[in-house]
Formats: sequence, C-alpha cells, structure tokens
Amino acid sequence: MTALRRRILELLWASGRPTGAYELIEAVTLRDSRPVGPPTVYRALEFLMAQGLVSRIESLNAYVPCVHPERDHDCLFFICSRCRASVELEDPRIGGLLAEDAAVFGFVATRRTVEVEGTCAQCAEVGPA
Amino acid sequence: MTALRRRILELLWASGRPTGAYELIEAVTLRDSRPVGPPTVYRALEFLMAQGLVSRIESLNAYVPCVHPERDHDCLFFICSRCRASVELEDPRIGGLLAEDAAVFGFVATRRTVEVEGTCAQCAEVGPA
DNA sequence: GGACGCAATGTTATAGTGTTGCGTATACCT
DNA sequence: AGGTATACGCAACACTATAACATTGCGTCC
Repeated sequence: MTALRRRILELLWASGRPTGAYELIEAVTLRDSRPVGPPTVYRALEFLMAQGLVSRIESLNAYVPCVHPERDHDCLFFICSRCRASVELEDPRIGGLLAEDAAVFGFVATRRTVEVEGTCAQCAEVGPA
Repeated sequence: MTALRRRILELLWASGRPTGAYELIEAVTLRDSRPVGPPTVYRALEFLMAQGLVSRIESLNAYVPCVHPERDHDCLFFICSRCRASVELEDPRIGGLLAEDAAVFGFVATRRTVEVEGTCAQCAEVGPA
C-alpha cells in the first residue's frame, strides 16, 4: 500500500458515492498540486480492486470502496439513480442460484456483476422526481 | 421498426456474440456502402433496447439480441471469457431475492444488471487455456 | 560503493466508447 | 398541400481506458 494508493482509497471513502476515474484524477491532482495522469490512477485502481478494497460499478463506469475487504466479496450493488449513492450488500443466496443456473449448462463462473438500479429510501421519501 | 434498426438487429443476430457499438457502425457502413455515424447506431440501439429486443452487457460495453422479446426481460447473462459467447437466461428467483434484499432498506428497484463471467462448457472441454 | 533488479510511478499519445447539437429528410395526419 | 412528429445525417466533442516508453526509488549482491 503506497501513498498514492492510500490517497485514492481515501478519496473514494470521502466521496460517498461511485466515483469516476477522471474525477479521481482531478481530485488527486488537486490534492497533490501536480498533474497525475490516467494510467497512474487506473493502475492504483487495478491494485485496489485486486486487493478487494475497491469494486467497479460496471453500469456507471465508476469505482467504490468495498465495505468488507476481508471477505471474498461476492457483492451486490444497489444504486440510487436520484442521489447517485450506492449500497453494497452480500447475499450468498444469489451466488448460489447463479452457480446452480450455470451448472445446468456446464458454465464455470469466475466473476459476478450484480447491480440494481432504482430509488433509495431517502430519495423516495422526498417525493416523486 | 425501420430498415436501419432491422439491419442492426440482424447484424447482432448474425454476430452470435456480444458486439460493440463501433463494430456495428463498421458493419452497417460496409453493408450499406456509405458512412454511418455513431449517433445513428446508438439511437437505433436505444430504440431496440427500449423494445426489449436488445440488451446491453455492461461489463463488456457490448450489445446482444434478446432471446425473448415478448417477456418482461429480467435476464441474466453468462459470458465466456474464452470464446466471448454469451448465454441469456431467465431465473425469476434472482429477481425475487434482489427485490427482497432491496425491500430490507426501502430500495425500489427499476433495472437489474446480472452478468456472470466464466468459461462455457465447450471451451472448458477443449482444455485449460 | 557501483551495478543490477524490481516495483511503482511519470509522460505522452492514442484507442475505444458515447453524447450533444443542429440540420434535413421522411412519413403520416388533417 | 401544409403541418407535425419521428428518424436520420453529420460534425464536433466528451468521457473512459490503455499502450508504449521513460524515470524514480529502493533493496541486494558482488
């Protein structure tokens, strides 16, 4: 864990919502007062994802810190299209069903992407858009 | 359903695997012997997706024809990282579990993305990479 | 201590994916 | 025919990601 990687992880935590790579590039550049290129940030993200510290939200092209780095993360994301926040959940039953479905036709799964878009409780409360 | 939209749908069917937008642009351009711009193809894809005729694979930035246009499609995709083929499945249980998980914290789901990456039976048969 | 190896980062350029804005054509309705 | 809505054409641009190559910093080995 280097300074750069830690900084990017901190920025993700501070952001509180899925954050795009170029947003991170800008933030790191600001914080370090020197230009940081895309490859630098993408490499750090790649490392953080390999460690299970960060996940990528495919449907948003964005990145979020993972809530349970220790566990083998097999997580679901619920993304509010109103406030852009995302919630990470773990539900082993989903993985089980997917494995079951896969087994039917001999498919061997290595990675799962489960993302649910919708409206979170707070935003629903405020009333219709 | 216009000629252009039909052509793109046909190309997707003919392709037999998730196909990128720019690949489609090239294919349509070739077939029509005249340049077709990105917006044209993206608009056609948007229309086809709205009709449930095509789905987007988020983890690949690619598009596939939907196997059951009639049904409200709540589908899963199994994508072989070896041969690039994808299989679409329907499993209402997944939607049920996701709805259940969502309900726990008052989240109202509108769209689901479930994509499983792995190795299909045919490719596994051939032997390790 | 100089040479090497290695991992991480820096730099520049470019590839790939998707959108905006606006103008034009086509079809359909009255 | 005129009016309207929808689709399409086109140019430019925005956003996302990677390739290719150079540099830095640090530890080790002779």
